[in-house]
Amino acid sequence: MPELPEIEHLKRSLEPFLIGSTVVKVDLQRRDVLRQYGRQTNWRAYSKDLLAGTTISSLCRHGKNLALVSDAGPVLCVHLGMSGQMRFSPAGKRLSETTHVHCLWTLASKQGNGKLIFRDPRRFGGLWSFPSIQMLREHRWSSLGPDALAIRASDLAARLHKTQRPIKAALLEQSILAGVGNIYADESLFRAGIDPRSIAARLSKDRVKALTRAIHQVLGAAINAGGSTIRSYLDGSGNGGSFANRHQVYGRGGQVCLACGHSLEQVVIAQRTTVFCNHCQQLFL
DNA sequence: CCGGACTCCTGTGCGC
DNA sequence: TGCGCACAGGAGTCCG
Repeated sequence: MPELPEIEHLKRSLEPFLIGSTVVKVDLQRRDVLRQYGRQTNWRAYSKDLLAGTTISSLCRHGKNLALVSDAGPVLCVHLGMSGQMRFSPAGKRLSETTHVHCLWTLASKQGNGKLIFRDPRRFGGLWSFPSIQMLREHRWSSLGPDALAIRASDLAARLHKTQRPIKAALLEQSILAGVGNIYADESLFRAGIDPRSIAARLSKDRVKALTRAIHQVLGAAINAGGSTIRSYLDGSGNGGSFANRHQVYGRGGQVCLACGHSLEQVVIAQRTTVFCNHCQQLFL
């Protein structure tokens, strides 16, 4: 499932095709994937909200959110949820995926024309339109914590200090920290040597420092590897990532710990499967 | 206000 | 080999 590294890699893989491209045509196949800011239902205006007639000037990411910013002002915020994909395909080349395509953009640029699709079989994702990047930041991204790649240990410590929930649940909470999901929460906690059941507020400053470092390292390595291809994640050109090969704990419940050889534990925290090593990860209550 | 539980949805993979 | 069911989970919402 796409988390911060997958979105960052997607952003980088789409930028060469999208930046400077003009949106010639928009085809919204499923209306309910689009949420229009400040409107209940104005389907006549949806093509403008989907950037029709504008030129894409930049791509912007915060946590797992990706924004397409147009030169005319309007922005479109994409969230992939569990199974979402954004895929660009140059003109003449057929798109391999045709099912569950909810929105299709026809793009034109000096480099050549092409089509961009948003597909999302499970439909946990969606598209959010805003009149400007400022409005997106004020009305949607304001409820998110700092981006996980940029957060400082002192800031994370202050935020974790306020909750009595297990650290695993706190890391999944986007209002505390934006971008970490189930895979990288487990991987970061393993690398930091912290039991996921530990109470967030009980972690010392030094432990949070180690955790912050682990988060930055894990996310950075995953970005460089092109993300983790779990189930359906593919980048903007349809390529998978290789970081799944380097998962130490995620998806390895019952198998041996790669560090100590003990059997990895699997529990459920905040309704999410959680894998950890009882021997390598210390519990703080 | 906080934390826990439920809900949405469909492809995948396992057991019989 | 094929069928059917449990499971996967991001995040909004609701409830105690």
